[in-house]
Amino acid sequence: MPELPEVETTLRAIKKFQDKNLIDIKVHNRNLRWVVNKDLEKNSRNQKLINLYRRAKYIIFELENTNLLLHLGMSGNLRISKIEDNCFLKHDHIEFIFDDEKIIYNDPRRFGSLHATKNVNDHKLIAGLGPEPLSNNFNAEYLLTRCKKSKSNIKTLIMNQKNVVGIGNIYACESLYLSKINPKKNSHNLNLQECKRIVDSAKKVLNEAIKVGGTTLKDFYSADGSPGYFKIKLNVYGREGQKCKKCKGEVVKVIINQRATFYCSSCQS
DNA sequence: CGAAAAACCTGGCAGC
DNA sequence: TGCTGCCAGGTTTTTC
Repeated sequence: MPELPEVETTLRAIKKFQDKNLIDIKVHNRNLRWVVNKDLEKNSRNQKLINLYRRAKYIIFELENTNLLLHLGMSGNLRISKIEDNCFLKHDHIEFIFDDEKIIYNDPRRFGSLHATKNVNDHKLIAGLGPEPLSNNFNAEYLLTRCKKSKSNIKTLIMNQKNVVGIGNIYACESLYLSKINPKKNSHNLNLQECKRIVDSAKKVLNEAIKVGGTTLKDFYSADGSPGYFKIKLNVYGREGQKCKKCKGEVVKVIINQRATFYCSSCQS
């Protein structure tokens, strides 16, 4: 489910928990992407949630004595529920219990993760991450230097979280479509002007997706229960065999880096 | 070292 | 209906 817009949408839906007291955490299944540390609950309970924010695709709970790093993996989602509500669904793995409401983490594939750490920026999952795509640190000059250092194709490069965070398979395809760059193009051959197009396109696509609440592909729902509406705006993802909306060329599907990749065979050069 | 492939896991769906 | 195989939005680990 989640790339940056979906994580951002999820964050906004639970932002109201900031300044509340985290009474307790209940971990029903510790076997996520990594085993949840057995001391995590003990070190996190009965603390005020000082800040709640996002870095890359991580939702970060800043507590008084520690920070929780939550990643939704490929299939994770959060929902808000009343404390007294004991309606549990299959794959409900974690409950974050506050005064009158709780946040429930559900994740069928268990590719998500939960860590506690004193210093967020030093944590191994955070330390090596590239800039936020919507910040000024992600710009044409920066992208060009990354492209010149790499020998991989441009799609793989922008999906690599060391280069820029938050861009997953869908938004990589959509960003490259908007910038008219072929996803297979060797990053080494890109010039500054092309990098600018990619940067501008990525920001535009991500901002628009956030505005409408993320992409509903299978069943993405924000924590407040509303679906994402971005699907109707996808230009190439999942449109194999259909006509390009701009040039009437054909949208084709190829596999790049073991991931399905969609692009217009005519206007993306 | 960097790049490519495999791995983690479950559910849904197409095809037989 | 039921089985099999394939696919899925992420990211680390292993292999070449």
